[in-house]
Amino acid sequence: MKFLEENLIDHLQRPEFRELHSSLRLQSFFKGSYICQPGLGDNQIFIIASGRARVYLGYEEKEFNLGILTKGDIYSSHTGTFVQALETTKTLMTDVATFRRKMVGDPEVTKAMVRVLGNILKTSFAIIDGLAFRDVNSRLVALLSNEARRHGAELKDGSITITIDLSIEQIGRLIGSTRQTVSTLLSDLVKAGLLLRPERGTFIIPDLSALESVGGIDHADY
Amino acid sequence: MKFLEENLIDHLQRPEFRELHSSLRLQSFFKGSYICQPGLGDNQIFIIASGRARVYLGYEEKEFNLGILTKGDIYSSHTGTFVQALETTKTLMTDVATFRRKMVGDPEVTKAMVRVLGNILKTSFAIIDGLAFRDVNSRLVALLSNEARRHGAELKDGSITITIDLSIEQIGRLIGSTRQTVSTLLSDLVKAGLLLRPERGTFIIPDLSALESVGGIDHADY
DNA sequence: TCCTTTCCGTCGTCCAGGCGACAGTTTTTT
DNA sequence: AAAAAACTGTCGCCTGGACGACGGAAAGGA
Repeated sequence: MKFLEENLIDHLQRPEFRELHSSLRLQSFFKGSYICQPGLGDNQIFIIASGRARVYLGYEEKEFNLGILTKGDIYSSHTGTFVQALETTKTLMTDVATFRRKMVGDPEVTKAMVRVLGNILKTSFAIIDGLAFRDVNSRLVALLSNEARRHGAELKDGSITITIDLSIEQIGRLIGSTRQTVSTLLSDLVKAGLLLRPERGTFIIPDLSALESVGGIDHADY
Repeated sequence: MKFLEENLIDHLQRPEFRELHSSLRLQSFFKGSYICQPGLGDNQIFIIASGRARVYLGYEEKEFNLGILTKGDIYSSHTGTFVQALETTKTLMTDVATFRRKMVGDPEVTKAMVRVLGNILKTSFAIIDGLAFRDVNSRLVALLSNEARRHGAELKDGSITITIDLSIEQIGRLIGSTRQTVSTLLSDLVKAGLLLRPERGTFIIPDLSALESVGGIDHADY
């Protein structure tokens, strides 16, 4: 779903957008603060100028990550999702009316939207898949496997070290389960020799494909 | 997410698209046949020229409706979803390479994509919500309530009649459950006086809001 | 009209996994 | 370094709901 090479922010920087750019409001968010929350605020469209923000679907006790917005991504606040700044993040905000009037026709803008929506949609499908067809164990394994493939550090012996800076409880939320269950399942994986936990927050996976084969990962993203 | 009034098909009819239009392959599908299935075929982009098609996520035994494509909607076959013609449906097909070369820059095209993706995404969120936070009963009630609000016929006494031309088994699939459970739950609703079933396939809801309050519907779509 | 097929309701069984409880451990605060 | 707070592992209980089985009801053929 990546159609865009040029960055939307750079695109908007060009002289012909001077006037448009001026109708965008620059707004900063500190790490951890919310750019939008469902039900709050009034239907803004925003573009990430710098920083990173996490988009997630959240309810009482669970939350599902949908993706990360980075520079040049465009998103709307009336999607029923939370958007939380992962670091200091600057956005260009505008209201929907202005957006429709001035920006909808711009192919760079719509291309950015398609890219963002496509990514989030893909993640949503994976979440639905996980919830409807996989058990908790397999969702947990999927989470580990993904983390390993994306941010894992491979040692010489082929094992992969990953750092997950989350409590067990937070992991539970991420996969739609609970602290207790996740704790038990992790112990099981350790007992089965598929995982090591030298210290809190770090995991070592001796054999990734062995881990993945438990819980039948095809290898789809999660 | 509706930004587009003009129809994409009309748009492409215009003379300046003569050349582009010629690189699109017209293809017809009979009712019930598949325009695309996950894993099959090779990454086509298509536009619905006429007819209607159902997009759904499906695995072994369950399927989740994501939306209906109608004239002017554009979609891609590599999304991991099923697209099935609900009636005789004509599509304009092209491969991704051509699409990127000739169509990605067209704002009407990207606007159509944003519209379709936005709708499907919204539905996906509702499905995730249902699966993660609601029990089967509440998903069933949500299905009935939606059908009532969308296609229900209201009688003078305020009760609403809906026709669902699906077997109990199919309803079960739609909400990610089973025949037996749905059957039991429907009986329970009847016993509770919230539902009447004069004959197969038709339901009467004497008091929609009473029904909805069982299973805590806010009133979100499903 | 009888026969076959598909559909539907209901009961019993079983299990994944949520949840409370509690003890042990690590981290933070003062 | 002591106390408080937060995190973790484990056990046991309990429930929602999947699934098989089976008999009855509709619908469709021939």
